[in-house]
Amino acid sequence: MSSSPDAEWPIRQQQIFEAALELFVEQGFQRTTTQDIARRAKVAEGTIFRYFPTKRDLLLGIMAPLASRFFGPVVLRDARRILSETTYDDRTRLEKLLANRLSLAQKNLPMLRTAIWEAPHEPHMRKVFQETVAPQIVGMAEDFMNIRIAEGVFKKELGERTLARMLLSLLMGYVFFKETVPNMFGDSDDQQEIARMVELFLYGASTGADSAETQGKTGETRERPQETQEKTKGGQGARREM
Amino acid sequence: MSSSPDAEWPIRQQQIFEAALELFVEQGFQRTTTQDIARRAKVAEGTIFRYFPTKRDLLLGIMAPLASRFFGPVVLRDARRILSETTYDDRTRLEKLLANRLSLAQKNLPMLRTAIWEAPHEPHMRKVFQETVAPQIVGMAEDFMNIRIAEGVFKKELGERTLARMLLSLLMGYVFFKETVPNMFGDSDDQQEIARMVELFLYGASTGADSAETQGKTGETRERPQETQEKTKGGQGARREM
Amino acid sequence: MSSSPDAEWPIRQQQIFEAALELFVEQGFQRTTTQDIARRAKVAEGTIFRYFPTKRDLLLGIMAPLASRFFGPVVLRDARRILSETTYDDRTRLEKLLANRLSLAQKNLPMLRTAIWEAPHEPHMRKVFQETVAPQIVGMAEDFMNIRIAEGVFKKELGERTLARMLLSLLMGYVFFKETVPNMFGDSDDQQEIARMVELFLYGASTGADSAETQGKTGETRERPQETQEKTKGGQGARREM
Amino acid sequence: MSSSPDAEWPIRQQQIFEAALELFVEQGFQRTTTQDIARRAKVAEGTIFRYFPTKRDLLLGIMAPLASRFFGPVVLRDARRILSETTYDDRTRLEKLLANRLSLAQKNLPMLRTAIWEAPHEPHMRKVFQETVAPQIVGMAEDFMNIRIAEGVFKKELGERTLARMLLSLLMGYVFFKETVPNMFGDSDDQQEIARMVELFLYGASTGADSAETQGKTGETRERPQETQEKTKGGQGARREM
DNA sequence: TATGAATGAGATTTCATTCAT
DNA sequence: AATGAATGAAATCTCATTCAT
Repeated sequence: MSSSPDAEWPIRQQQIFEAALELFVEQGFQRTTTQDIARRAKVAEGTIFRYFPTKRDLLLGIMAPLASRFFGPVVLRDARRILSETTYDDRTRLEKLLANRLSLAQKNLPMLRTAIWEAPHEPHMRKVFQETVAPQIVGMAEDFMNIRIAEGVFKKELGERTLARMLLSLLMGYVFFKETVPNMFGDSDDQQEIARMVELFLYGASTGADSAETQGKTGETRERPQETQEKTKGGQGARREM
Repeated sequence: MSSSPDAEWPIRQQQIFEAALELFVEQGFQRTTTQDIARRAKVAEGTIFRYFPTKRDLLLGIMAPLASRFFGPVVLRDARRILSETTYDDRTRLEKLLANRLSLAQKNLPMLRTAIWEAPHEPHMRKVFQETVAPQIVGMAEDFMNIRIAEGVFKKELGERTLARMLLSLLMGYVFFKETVPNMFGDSDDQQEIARMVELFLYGASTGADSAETQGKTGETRERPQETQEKTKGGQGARREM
Repeated sequence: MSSSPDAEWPIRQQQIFEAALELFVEQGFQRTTTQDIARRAKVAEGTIFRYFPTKRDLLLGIMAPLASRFFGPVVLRDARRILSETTYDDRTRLEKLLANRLSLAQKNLPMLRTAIWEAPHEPHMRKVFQETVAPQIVGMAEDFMNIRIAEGVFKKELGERTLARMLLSLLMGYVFFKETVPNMFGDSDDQQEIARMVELFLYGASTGADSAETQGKTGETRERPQETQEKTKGGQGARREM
Repeated sequence: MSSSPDAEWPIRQQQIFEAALELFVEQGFQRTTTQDIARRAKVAEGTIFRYFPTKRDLLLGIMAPLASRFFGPVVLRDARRILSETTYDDRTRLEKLLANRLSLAQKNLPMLRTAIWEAPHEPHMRKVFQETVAPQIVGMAEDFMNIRIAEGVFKKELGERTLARMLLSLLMGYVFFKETVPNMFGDSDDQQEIARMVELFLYGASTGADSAETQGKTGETRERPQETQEKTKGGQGARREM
């Protein structure tokens, strides 16, 4: 899967799109002039408008491939399959999911960055993002969380939506810091970091060494899930380091 | 603490700045015209340039107050104090920290959003962000993580930088989703969500019910904490609310 | 009544409008560039757009003053008054009307020409022209014709609408030829030509010398007036040539 | 006689020309793009330029056929023949002339409209129009008027040029109103309207019922044609419907 | 000090024309 | 001969900035 938006597009259109995308990432949409794009794509300025009637269409051209690559039936089924492979444990499944999403994200980073960065100020993107992209991706994660909560494996009191959000936050934060502060996070080892995110997500930062008295007040809505948990042998409390 | 950048500024300048900030949030910096700003601030267009020689200066005017409010000595000391109050347990301290940062973030949301959103394409902002803001904020969290790791309370294998990043990711993700997909996360209860983030950060999503065999491969550096955990009695049940 | 479209307009706006109008007459709307207009009006190109958001608005700016000047209540009342002054005979009234309209037309010639010339291809103008301008002006003339027909003074078989159209055709044709073929009609004497148009309109070109057998078949609706004529003694039939 | 400009042209060229002409009528010359023309003619854009080196040549291509069709020796001779057929009375001859010109005009309406509409702003067309077309057509009518004036049949004081102009004005006005305000004049009956124009041209709108005292001041050159009329009993008044 | 009209450089967009296939 | 993609000059329009009042 190349980063070109549509393998069926004419070469010129691809050139232009790639050039635009590069520049949008470097400078943002508004700061990029059609002259910039023409120069980078090595075409005449007028040629741009043969393929993208307005400059804005170049931007919107990002959403379609993004949507299909991230949330197309194939990809979503893929994600669901990973999450439902009960032969693997949670850790493995989550690591696979994150690795899969991360590689997807990295392959499409220019489009993703542009889409996320322009979304707040580009009504169409905002709409697609709010109404299609976010619900789908969050929804998929929620489904998984729901199942694990029902099975008593994940804490009911964290809520499936919050769990979904937090998992995504970890992944997005990873990409964000790596991209935005490369001097601090630029050389992270993806595999290791994925393992760490999953470890934190599943079992937290705490070794357990110091935690007995400090646990137990996750908001007002807490429904005493601990009762169930109390029955559990080998519960989280066991996870102490020494 | 008002959201005006500098109490010493003349009223006119503050009006203009506030108006600009609002518009930068709504439309982005580039899409906002000086005419928009003048209208919103109810001043003449020319007046803007008496206080901010160029439009860009309006944008840069965000960085100074941001830096002082988030990373000024007072505020940083504040954060350090919270984290070092050993009379409280980790949960309480982290909740206080997140609550404090969240309220700070929410009070300064317009500036923060603008700074973060424009940073990638505004060299000066990028520089300040990479060289000052991020290191300070991450550094502070790192310090705390380091101490807790040294004390054996936090898992050494997660790394202090990664821990810092993940804590920040959870908070940033929370703000991001709330802001970006209000239809899904708009009515979150801040306090509850903070509690949940801290719960996840400290102890993870897992109840422990299903976890014995699923743990144990947090990257290559993993030091088998799980073995210890299995021995533990009580488990998560101990972490109850009151 | 000056040719400026609106005495209330700022000077700059008037300059621009006048310049545009001149150029529209000389070159047509499409051939006139905003640069041309700026140069002629001696303003910067950008200034045009402060007063007329788009170039097309300059064109549409023509319709409002035209409508009010030609078909505003005052002017229409004026025309109706002239036509209904029964102290004058038809010739005098028509001459006064034509003179009045002609002077009006000549004062507003640039706007009129532009409006008429652009109307077929400018949907808004076309609409105003078809739905407002033409019906009003034709309607007014029709009213007069109707009255005179009812009084038996004008030939019923010519129809009020046709009479109105023909009167207007004579006047428009006069202006058209004078403007378009100045080498043939440029130095016409307006007063004399008005008198001639009215003479023709009322009594035709014929001296009567040759007409008896030539009259009487104005279309199929004609009800054999010629029979009557034949009976007439000394009637028009007497005006024969030989 | 088809509306194609030259039967000798290759089919492709004719297609292109017809398409261009249609579009010039609908949108005007400037507003019509070569792309429009190519689409309508169902040829490639480049093909246009094989037959018409520039877009302007498409416009100028209108003049030659127009000139030959309206003012070519054959056609002019035709018109002169009609006017000089002394076996017919004036009414018949004028009706035949107008009917002939009108049908000619209607057959060539697209070219005619375009020519007239673009003439003021297209130097070459303007020149041809002023120096060839108008003089020829006006001249021919003038010749006829001159003869009839000399014969005492048409009023000398109206002047041959003015008479010619007024006859043409009536015809042009008819076409103009029918085309421009179809909601008012669209369904006119050509034959009837021609009869009415000729009736008005020869004998005027007046029935004569009210006319004795109202006639008599057609400019300074007036030679009292009214005297004849005054003698008339019944006169034109006889031509009334009831 | 404040104003807001005026500016003009620069952005986007159009379209007649060319040219490789 | 025909095509239609590519061109780039020229058009319309935007907007940060200046400046006379």
